[in-house]
Amino acid sequence: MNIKLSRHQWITEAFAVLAEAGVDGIKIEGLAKRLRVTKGGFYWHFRNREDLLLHMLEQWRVGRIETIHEQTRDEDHAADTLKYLIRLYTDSTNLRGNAIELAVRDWARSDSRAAEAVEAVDRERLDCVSSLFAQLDLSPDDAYSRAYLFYSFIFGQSLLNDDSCRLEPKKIKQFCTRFLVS
Amino acid sequence: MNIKLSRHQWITEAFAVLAEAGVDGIKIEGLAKRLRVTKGGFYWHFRNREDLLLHMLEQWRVGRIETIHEQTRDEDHAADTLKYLIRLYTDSTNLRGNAIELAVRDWARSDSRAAEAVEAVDRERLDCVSSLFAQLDLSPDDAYSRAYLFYSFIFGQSLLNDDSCRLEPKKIKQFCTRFLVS
DNA sequence: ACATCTCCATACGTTTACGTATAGTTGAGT
DNA sequence: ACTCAACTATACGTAAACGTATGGAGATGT
Repeated sequence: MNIKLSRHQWITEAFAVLAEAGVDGIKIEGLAKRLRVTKGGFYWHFRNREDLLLHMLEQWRVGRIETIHEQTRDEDHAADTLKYLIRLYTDSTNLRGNAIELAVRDWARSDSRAAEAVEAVDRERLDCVSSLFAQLDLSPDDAYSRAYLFYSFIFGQSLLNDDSCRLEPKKIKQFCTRFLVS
Repeated sequence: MNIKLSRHQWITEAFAVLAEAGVDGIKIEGLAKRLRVTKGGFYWHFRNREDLLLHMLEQWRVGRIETIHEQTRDEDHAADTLKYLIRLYTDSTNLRGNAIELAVRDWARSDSRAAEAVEAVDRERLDCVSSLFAQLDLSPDDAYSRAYLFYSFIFGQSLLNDDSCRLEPKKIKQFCTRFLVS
């Protein structure tokens, strides 16, 4: 019996592999095996591997931009929103999300289209978060710089393994939150 | 005429490729081509590809640990040293260094030995930098947390493309430096 | 019942990369 | 000049992965 898969299921599985092994880990036959089919179906949905990657990139771009808009809509409680965002992105339940984020950025280092997507997303995120910081009585430039530091922390933190720390990660993150949002 | 290469030259070239294309970009025949020889010589110096990678990892580990010790030796001018470190790592002339750093971290996500090396290096770095912060009248825990934030910034900043910023990168980095070291 | 659309299986050709085997070349010491 | 160690060239076998071609199975509408 044949299992029919949608284009979307291929993309979803590809994101799973992206998180686990990076772009270079995305192999068509590998995906097919995970989905319990052969690669015949893949070439029905996509022209080739490149085609899949471009669709992933586009989905990532719009998804991330949509998400940040939703997450920063409430400008009346800027400080709380910022703290919430930090908790969200530094949480250990977000490992998969962080992995995808890093994998896409790694991809961007050797692919101009990925770099473009990352740039667009970062631009949007910096804008959204800086306008939150602007609610905390900061000058526009300071707010923007603080947003930059905010995101550097978010990304950088995901590169630092908790096991490298001599202090409880929880304590460290509380400190960083207080330090960044105040 | 034959060009004789040392083991070290192969490793050096491999680091160049690592910076440009990540671990998966390191191909033996590719290296040989860049070095203007064939792969015959590679297998004289290394048992196999894995062997090369392990040697690279080891060189990276000891090199990075040595470097951070040198860079943080002067504890009498902690604030200046910290500012200097930020300038060093956020400088646009350090793109290659950042690329290697990120590539190794990416590698660590799917290789336990790489993860081990990264962990050891991070541990050392956090210790060194936190003892600098401790000179600035911070409690041990606060100093350690600040060191964590410091490195998160360093790493995170290397993930954010300058082109994504609406403000001059120079200004932003000045702000971050003041904010982190004070 | 039949046609059609959607998706999958299979077989094939090609490229790329790994690793091995073996012969050859070069330079330094004697 | 001879030898040996250090290194390289070349040729080969194998595996993984891409992409193509073609046939077929299942569901759906008429």
